[in-house]
Amino acid sequence: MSSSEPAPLWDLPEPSRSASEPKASSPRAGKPAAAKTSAGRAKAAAKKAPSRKGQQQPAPELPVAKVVVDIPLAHLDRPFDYQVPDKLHEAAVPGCRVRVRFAGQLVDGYLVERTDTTEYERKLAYLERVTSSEPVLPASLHAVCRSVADRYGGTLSDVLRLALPPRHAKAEGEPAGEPAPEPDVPDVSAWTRYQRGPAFLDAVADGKPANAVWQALPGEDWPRRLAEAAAVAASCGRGAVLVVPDHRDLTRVHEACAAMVGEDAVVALIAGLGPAERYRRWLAVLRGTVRVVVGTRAAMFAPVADPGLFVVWDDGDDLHLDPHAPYPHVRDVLMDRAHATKSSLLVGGFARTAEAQLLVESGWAQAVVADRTELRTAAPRVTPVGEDFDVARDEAARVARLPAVAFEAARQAFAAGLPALVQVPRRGYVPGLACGNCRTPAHCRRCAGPLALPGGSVDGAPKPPACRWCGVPETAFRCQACGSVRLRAVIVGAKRTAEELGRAFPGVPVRTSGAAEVLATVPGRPALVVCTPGAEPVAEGGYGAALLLDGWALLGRQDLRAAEETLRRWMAAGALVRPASSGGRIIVGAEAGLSVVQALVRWDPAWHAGLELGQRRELGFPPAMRMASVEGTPDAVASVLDDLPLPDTGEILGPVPLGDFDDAGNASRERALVRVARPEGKTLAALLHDAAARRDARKAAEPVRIQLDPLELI
DNA sequence: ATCGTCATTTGT
DNA sequence: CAAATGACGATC
Repeated sequence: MSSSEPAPLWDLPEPSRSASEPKASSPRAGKPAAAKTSAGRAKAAAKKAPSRKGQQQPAPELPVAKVVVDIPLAHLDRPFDYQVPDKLHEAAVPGCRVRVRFAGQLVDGYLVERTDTTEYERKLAYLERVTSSEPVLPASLHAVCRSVADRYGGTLSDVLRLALPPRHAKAEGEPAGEPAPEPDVPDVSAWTRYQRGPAFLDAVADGKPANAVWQALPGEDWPRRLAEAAAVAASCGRGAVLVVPDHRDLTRVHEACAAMVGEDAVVALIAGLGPAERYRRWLAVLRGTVRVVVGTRAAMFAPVADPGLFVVWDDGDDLHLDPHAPYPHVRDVLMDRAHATKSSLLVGGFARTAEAQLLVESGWAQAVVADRTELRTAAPRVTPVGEDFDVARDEAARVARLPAVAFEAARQAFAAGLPALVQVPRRGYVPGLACGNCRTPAHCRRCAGPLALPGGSVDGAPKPPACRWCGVPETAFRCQACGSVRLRAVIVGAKRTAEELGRAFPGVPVRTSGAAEVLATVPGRPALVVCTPGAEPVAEGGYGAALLLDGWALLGRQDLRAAEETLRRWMAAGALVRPASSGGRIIVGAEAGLSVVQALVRWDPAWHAGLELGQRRELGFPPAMRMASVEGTPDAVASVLDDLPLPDTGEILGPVPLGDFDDAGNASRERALVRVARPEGKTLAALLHDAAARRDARKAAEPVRIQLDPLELI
C-alpha cells in the first residue's frame, strides 16, 4: 500500500545504487537559467548518469554560504554553512532566498553571506536551490532583524516572519520602476510654533542624527507636519519611514506625503493588501524606487534605502505592539534603527507616554513642544464635571440625563453651526444593566444615570454596579418599576447612547462612529457625533465642543497605564475641537482634583508623563525598570524560571494564576514577571533566549510565551 | 524528520 | 568479545 506512493524526487537515496536508474538525473536537469540549450544538454550527457548530487562541484569563488534557516527554534537561531554548487554560483547572491536540506528536511532559508571558508569540521551539504536571486535580506535588514531578536530574547526567524512579506513570484518578475526624483525642500515654517522644532528639522536636513519627542498642539494638522519632516529627509536624498497606529491615520499621512514629495516617491505599507500588491510595494521600497514609506506597524521594518528619519505617531496606542513573537514595539524598533543607522527619530503625539518621557529625561531625545503662549491660542476650554453636577433643566436633556454644562456646551456648538463630539465607552467594554425581572433599564439613585458593571475586581470580589455618568457605585439595587432586586446585563453601545442624547437635541442629526463603522470625517455643520475612543472623525473646521463621558470607565481599569491611556484618548478627541478663542469647549466627566484631569485642563501632557514616570520609578515598573513576562502552564513556567540565571538586579514576581481554571480549581495557565534594572535588560533578554533554547532542545511540548516589555502588567 | 554517536543488550 | 539494538542530541 504505502509503496504505491511515489517518493518526491528529493527523497531519492543519495549517492550509490542509482546506476540502475538512468532516468533519475535527467528530469530536473534543465535549469531555465542555463539558457544555452545545446551546450547545457551536451554537458548533462557528458556526466554519466548517477545521481547529480555526487557530481556537484563547489563554486569557483566564495564556495561557502551562510544560511539562516526558517525554523523558529531558539537553539537553531544561528547561521549554518552550506556549499554553493557550481551551478548556483551566479544565482546565490547575499540576501537571496534559498532552499536547503536541514536535518533531512527541505526548508526555506536566507543566504546572508558568501565566504571562502567554514568553521564547520565536517562535510558541508550543498544548497538545494536558489528560490530567487532577489536580495530580500540585505546585510542592513539582517542587522535590524538580528538586533530586534536580541533585544526581545526572540529568534531571528520569528522576526524575519514579521519583517519580510511572503514572496510573490509574479510581482517579483515585474521590472523595478525608476527611482523617484528628489522632492523640493519643503516649507517647514509651521514647525516654528514648537521649541526646537526647526532645530530638529535642520538636523534632519544636515543628515545629523537627532531624536525628538513632539507633542502636537490641539488642532494641529499633524499629518502635514509629519509629511514635512519626511520631505526634509527626502529632499536631501535620504529615506523616511513613518509608522501610524491605524488605517485612518495612514490615509491622512499618505495623502499629505504624496502632496509634499510626489505620488511616486511615497508608498503605503499596510496589512490586508493582498499578497501580490503587498510584495510589490515592499519590493519598491527595497529596490529604492520610493523614498518615503508610510505604514502601520509591520512597516517598522521597511528596508528603505539610506534612511534619514524614522517617525512613530501616537506611540501610546497599543496597536504599535506587534502581537506576534517576539512582540516588538514600533517605538523601540525605530529607536534601534535610528541609532544603528545614525539617523533621526521623531516620536510624536498629542499626549506623551512614560516611555517617551524617559527618552526626554535621559537626554536621549529633545522635547519639541509649544510654549504656553502658543498653547493658549490653540487649546479649547476644558471644564471637568465631577460627581456633583446639575442635571440639565431642559426637559429633553433631563430625559437623556445630561449634565447641564455638557448640554449647554453642545447647544452652543450647534448654535454656532458646528458639530459636537461625544466620546463614550467602547461597546461591550462595559455592559449596561437592566432589571432582571421587568427589564427596565437600571438607573442611578443619585443622578438617574444608567448603571453598568465597571469590570475588574477589588480583593477578589467583582466590583459592584456603578453609574455610567457619575461613577457612584450601587450596592443595593432595587428596580423603580417593579421592585425586583435582580439585575441583568444589556449591551449599551454608542448607538443607544446616541439615540438617548439625540432626543435632547431635536432636529440635530446624530452620527455614530465606532467599531462597526468608523467615519473619517464629518462636515462642519451641527451634528451630534457619538463615537468610541480611537474612532473620532475629524470635523471640517473643528468641533465646537467635545463631551468626554467615558472617563470613569477608562480610569476605573485595573491597569498600570489607565491614567496615561485616559489622557491619551481625551487629548486625541480634544485636539479635534476648536480653540477656546473660537468658542471650543471640552466637558470631561471626571473629578477636577485628579491629576489626569488637571493635565487635560492645562493641556500639559509632558507634566503628566513626568508624574507617571515618577510613579513608575517608585513602584519599580516599566519603563523605569525592564520587565519580562513568562506565561504558560504552571509546570512550563516553573521549568523556565528554574533554569534562568538571574542577573544581579533580577527579581521574580509571581507566578500568579491567569484567568482560566480547570475542574479541580487549579490555574491552567500562570504568568510570572521578571524584573531587572534597565541596564541589565539586554542581559535578561539573552538569558531568556538561552533558557528558551535549552527548552526547545529538550523538545518540551508545552509552549511558553516569553515577552519583554509587555504592555499589560496588572 | 534523519543521521551519527555512544551506551547497552544480545549472541557467540 | 563482536555485532545488534536503542536512546539521545545535533541538525552545516
